[in-house]
Amino acid sequence: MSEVAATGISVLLVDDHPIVRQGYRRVLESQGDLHVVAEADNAADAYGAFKAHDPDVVVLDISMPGASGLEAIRNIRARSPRARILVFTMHNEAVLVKAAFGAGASGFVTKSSEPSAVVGAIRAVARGERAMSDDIAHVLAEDSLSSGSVLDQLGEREIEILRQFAGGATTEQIAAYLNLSVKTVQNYHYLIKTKTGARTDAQLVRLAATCGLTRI
Amino acid sequence: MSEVAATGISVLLVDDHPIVRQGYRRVLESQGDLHVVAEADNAADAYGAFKAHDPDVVVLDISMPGASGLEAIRNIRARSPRARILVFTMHNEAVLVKAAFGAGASGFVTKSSEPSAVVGAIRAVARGERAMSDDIAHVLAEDSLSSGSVLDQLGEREIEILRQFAGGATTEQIAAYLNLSVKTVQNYHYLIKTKTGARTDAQLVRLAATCGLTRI
DNA sequence: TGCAGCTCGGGCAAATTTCCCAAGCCGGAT
DNA sequence: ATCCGGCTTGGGAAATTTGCCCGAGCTGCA
Repeated sequence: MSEVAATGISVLLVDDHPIVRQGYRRVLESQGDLHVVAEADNAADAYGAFKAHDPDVVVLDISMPGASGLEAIRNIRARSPRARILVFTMHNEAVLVKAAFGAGASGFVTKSSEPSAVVGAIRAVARGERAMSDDIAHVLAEDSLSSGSVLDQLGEREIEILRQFAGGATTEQIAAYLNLSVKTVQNYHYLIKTKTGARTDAQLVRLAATCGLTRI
Repeated sequence: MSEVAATGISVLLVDDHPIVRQGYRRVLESQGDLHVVAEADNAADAYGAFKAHDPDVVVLDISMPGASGLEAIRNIRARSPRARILVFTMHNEAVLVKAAFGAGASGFVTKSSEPSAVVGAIRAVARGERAMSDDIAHVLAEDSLSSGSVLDQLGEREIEILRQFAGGATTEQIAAYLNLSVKTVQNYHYLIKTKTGARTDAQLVRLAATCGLTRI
């Protein structure tokens, strides 16, 4: 089993959409050198699957119910520093990308990338290199020039909650989704408003939209 | 080439994520009776691809950059009323679902559905039936309590107040601006929410934005 | 070791939201 | 003419949320 590296790259797929996982699995396995050895549909299960299968690369979507995907990254990296994690998501906000790399990700690829680019990123990550898709590089480049966004003053959790909220989720839904008490979500809501200076929920939504946190 | 229908179901895949398309393609083709005859990565190209390949079913994600997926549905249906379109997306808001069916979709399935459910929906749609995943049925059922076509049901005053609110104005500001009591504005706020089915201020803002009531 | 910052939640008064209701007005139907 | 229905305007009261303060655990950093 430990000879997998000699015959190819073993992959753990983490995504909450079953059909998406199945699709990726087929795409990756058609490559010959990539083998999906396990799947997980939430962050909590991700580490268990990682431990059980010791894959060369973890490919995961960070937007999942339950614990945050960033949490999963930290979780895995904390116990297995040699783990290679490739974030694969539809989001392309600079804050998220930086948070992911900060949490220990080795790569960040958006779903709008060409399959060949994704596969290339997996191989690069497996070799221990850092990888990111062109659009992500572009976003990071833009961001590095113009710092000082309102989002910079917000913590990771605050941004996550703001995203959910601006997306139209109720306090209860957010609390359930993130496994927090309603009270905590309310407090974050308030905190975010004071930090950003928004007096109204509507202003908050507009703010989130202009920062690219949510699309309307 | 025109005998595809006799040997199975031809499918046009429309999704802006290349690897997602490729994944779906493999999942569908593994079914034996489903054949992906074309792909498109945006709403604008969808009709061209439809015309060129005349697929039995169009499977498309409505959340795409550029022209709306709803636009694509209308586009196709306007010129080819016999087209069968299955919306396949991660969104599950009632407004979207109703808009999709209103635009002429034959089915609506979320990406969190089991692959078997998705495949079943494609077959059902190909047979001319209407199809939707369980979660969508649930969302619509909830929503059917307060049906209606979103903005048309609002009066002049309600629309004016919604515009102000979505623009970021506070209740007091609106009341002062329109020479109304705060209480009246609050009541309108509530009325608008119930009429539109928005459960959250954020949803209200998004609604106003999508209706062109406010710019962000 | 200690400080700073993030995360998480309790508490509590003040404010807002949620509904229910009433009244005036106006246009259209009877 | 009259009545019905919908829009506009607001009161009232209960239920929730907000605004703000607080403490505790944790992590990173000096």
